[in-house]
Amino acid sequence: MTAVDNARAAGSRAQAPAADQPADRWDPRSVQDKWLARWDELGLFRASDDPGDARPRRYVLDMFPYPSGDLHMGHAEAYAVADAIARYYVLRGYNVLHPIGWDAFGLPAENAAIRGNSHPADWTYGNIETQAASFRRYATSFDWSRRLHTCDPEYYRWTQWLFLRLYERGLAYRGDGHVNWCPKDQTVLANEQVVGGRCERCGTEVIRRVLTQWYFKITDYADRLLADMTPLEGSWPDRVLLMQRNWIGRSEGAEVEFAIEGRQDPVTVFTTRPDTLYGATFFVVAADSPLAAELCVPGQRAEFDAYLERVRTLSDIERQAADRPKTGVFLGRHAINPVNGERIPVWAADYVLPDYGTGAIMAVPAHDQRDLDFARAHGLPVRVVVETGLPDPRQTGRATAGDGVLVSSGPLDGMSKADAIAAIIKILTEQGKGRAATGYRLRDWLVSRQRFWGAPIPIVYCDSCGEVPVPDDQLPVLLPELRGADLAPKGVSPLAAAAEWVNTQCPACSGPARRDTDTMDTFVDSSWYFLRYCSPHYEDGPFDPELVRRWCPVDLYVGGVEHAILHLLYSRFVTKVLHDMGMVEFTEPFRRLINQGQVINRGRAMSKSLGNGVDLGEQLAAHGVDAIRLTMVFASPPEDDIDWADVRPEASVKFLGRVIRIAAEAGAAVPAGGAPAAEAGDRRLRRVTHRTIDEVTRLIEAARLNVAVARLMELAGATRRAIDGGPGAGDPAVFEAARTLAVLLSPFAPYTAEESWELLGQPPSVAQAGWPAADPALLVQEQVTCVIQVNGKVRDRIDVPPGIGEDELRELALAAPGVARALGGRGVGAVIVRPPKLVNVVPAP
RNA sequence: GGGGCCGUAGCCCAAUGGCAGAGGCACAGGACUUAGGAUCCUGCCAGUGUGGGUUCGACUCCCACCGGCCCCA
Repeated sequence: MTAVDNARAAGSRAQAPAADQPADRWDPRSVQDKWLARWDELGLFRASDDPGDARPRRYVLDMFPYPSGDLHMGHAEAYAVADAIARYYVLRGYNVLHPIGWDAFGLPAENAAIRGNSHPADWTYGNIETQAASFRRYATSFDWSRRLHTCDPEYYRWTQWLFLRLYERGLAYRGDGHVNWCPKDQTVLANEQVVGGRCERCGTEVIRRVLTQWYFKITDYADRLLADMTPLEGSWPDRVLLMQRNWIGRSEGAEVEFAIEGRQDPVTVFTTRPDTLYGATFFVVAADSPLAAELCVPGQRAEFDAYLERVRTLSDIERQAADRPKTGVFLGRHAINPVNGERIPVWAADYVLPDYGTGAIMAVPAHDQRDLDFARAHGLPVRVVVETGLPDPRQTGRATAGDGVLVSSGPLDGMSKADAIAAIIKILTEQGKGRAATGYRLRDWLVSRQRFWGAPIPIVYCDSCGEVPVPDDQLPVLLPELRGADLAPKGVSPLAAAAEWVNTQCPACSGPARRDTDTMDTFVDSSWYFLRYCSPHYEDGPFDPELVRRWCPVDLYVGGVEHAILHLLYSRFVTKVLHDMGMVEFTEPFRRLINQGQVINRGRAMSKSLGNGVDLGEQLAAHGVDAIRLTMVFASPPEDDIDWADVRPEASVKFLGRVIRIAAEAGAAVPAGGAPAAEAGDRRLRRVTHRTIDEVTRLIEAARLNVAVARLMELAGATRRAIDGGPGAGDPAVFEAARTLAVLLSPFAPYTAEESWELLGQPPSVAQAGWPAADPALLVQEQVTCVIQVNGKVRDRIDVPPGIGEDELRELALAAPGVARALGGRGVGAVIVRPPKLVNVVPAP
């Protein structure tokens, strides 16, 4: 039985195609089961850990999925891209590590468990099995033996181990802070998980709360996270690097100490514009900071308390909106400007955030828009200290933030912004009232979550010993058995209610102690999983250092741009920590990054509310795996979105059919003694074949998969013409072309390629066929068409040998009839000669 | 408001500063055929968002504007 479905034979019964009888529509679905079974027998795609394996290694990684139901269209695109590249390297003879696993902790499982009165593991592992089956059918070339799930105790044991290492190094600490609280999920969120003031997961407006939580000190690594991005330029998308840089938000400036009347210690502020210090006309502290409450004089207390009450009801969205009125209250006190001794009023306001910098700022209304808005709202003075040439902010209401000449600034007068910054820092430093400082937007990583389905934080609290880390040999700290309503959000972690679990023995003194009841942010789980794949069953540590040394860093990482900040930043941070611990040699985990685009429909992201969802299962059932994979890579460059309304999987089906028919006809025409040497074949077709090998190779290396597929379509077209109107199906060049087509197509459409391979009489599997090498002799053209321009316009063209010299080409070009015609009697001025493809004749003036 | 990316045919997309078109869709016509929604072939449409600049030559580099998207406010 073969693959070609003959519609004439009623239904989908397959029938052998004959070379003289064109086959009907190919159904790529017809061979899927057959090859799935054979592939299993062949055991392809197992990465070799054998140190004696001399093949070069490649680590190709997809961002692992979250098991929310079955795979969807977005997965289909991402995994089609990475799988094509992984299969390409296998064919090139590399020892390829292409693993799969699941990011399996997280809230949806917990919510499902509450709804279904079950355990989150039931939902999680059920979905994982569904997705695993879909992945297998999708013909992904994973090494299934390395499969991992972050919710397995064997995995989260090492996530906890990682926490303890950070703890030992002072990089995990417990602190009070204004945290982002999602009222719906009843848990805190990392800064990175708050998008536009809303919970990244559920879209609920986030509120602020003060809580004691665990943090990872990622800010210690801010400079290294910035600096180590430079070598990634060109290998990571520019926008991802830009987003990370913006997120870290390094800014140069100064700390300035302001004495406060009636307070012992001065208050330090950070500013990027110390040059404008003479223009500071008031001082603002965050209304909800402890400092504001402290500084408020009794006479203003009532007004302040009322204001604070209002601020606390505001969400971050409302609070940070740029165009809302600037509210605040005078605290009845004054600060002293350190450079001129001026008394300036201290206000509390909500436009200053309590945990940014020191929660206090010097306000320079002339040169900062928000300060100016505030000054105008409350009748505070505005003093211009930088003459920018723009209209006076007092008149226009627009602050002048640019460069200019310093005025009304004592010793700084006449200086430029840059000179003034240097000068004032020197002055402040000498007087001990300030210093150069670097500010970061990046905050420490808040990792505590008041939820159940995560890795428990391996810390216990003992009345006599305090905070005690769980010893390594007692890991993992297993989750207790909770299910259904036990998991419902109640503001504290569900773990807190599991008394038997919470109450434990102090590892230090054996006295009674309590476990930390929070679990870790799931981004901790995913910050190191790529290391675990190198040795997923290793029991003496999170990974076998020798295997990590061999496989890592990841050569190619493929995933959505939605992880441009969170996951990638955390993974980079953890890698650097492990490097500092001497556990890995490298400092960056991912050599090259590709962000595949989204699959959208009719111009919008797919969503239930829009009713524009496209079901992957239905698409696969309708068109087959190969056609969907091919459509995904052919539709656009990998990084662009694909609008499903713009693509036709039927077109892919049609192309796959052309390939199969070519293979069938070429295979049937092979003489009994086997295929003759390609050298004897039609030279024109051979040139096309070898040029295609050369180009497709380069295009896949450059991840330009859509263009690579277009080249394969060209080769199919040329082969078809050679069969029908050229030397015929029996020509050795046709066999060579068909064979090449099968191999080059196999990274994109494995089933069809395998079937073609078989029709050509080749032994399975095409995945073991090896990548063909282009014959350089066939890449050289005998004649090249040279374009002859006059004044940049094409006026003639001549055929020349590719190696033609400049002088010879100039002569030939000037003799071309089209040139004389276009010159119309004018003399020849300059002649630009670019052998062998172009000559441009510029007429004399 | 600041920063960044992108505008090529009816549509999706190609084009080391060198002939604007590789590939696909859609459409039209033809061949084959009892038939065609199969297959094969052929054709069709833009001068590259707009306006400047650099250059012998600009889709490509620079500036401004328009439109769309992303990040940060």
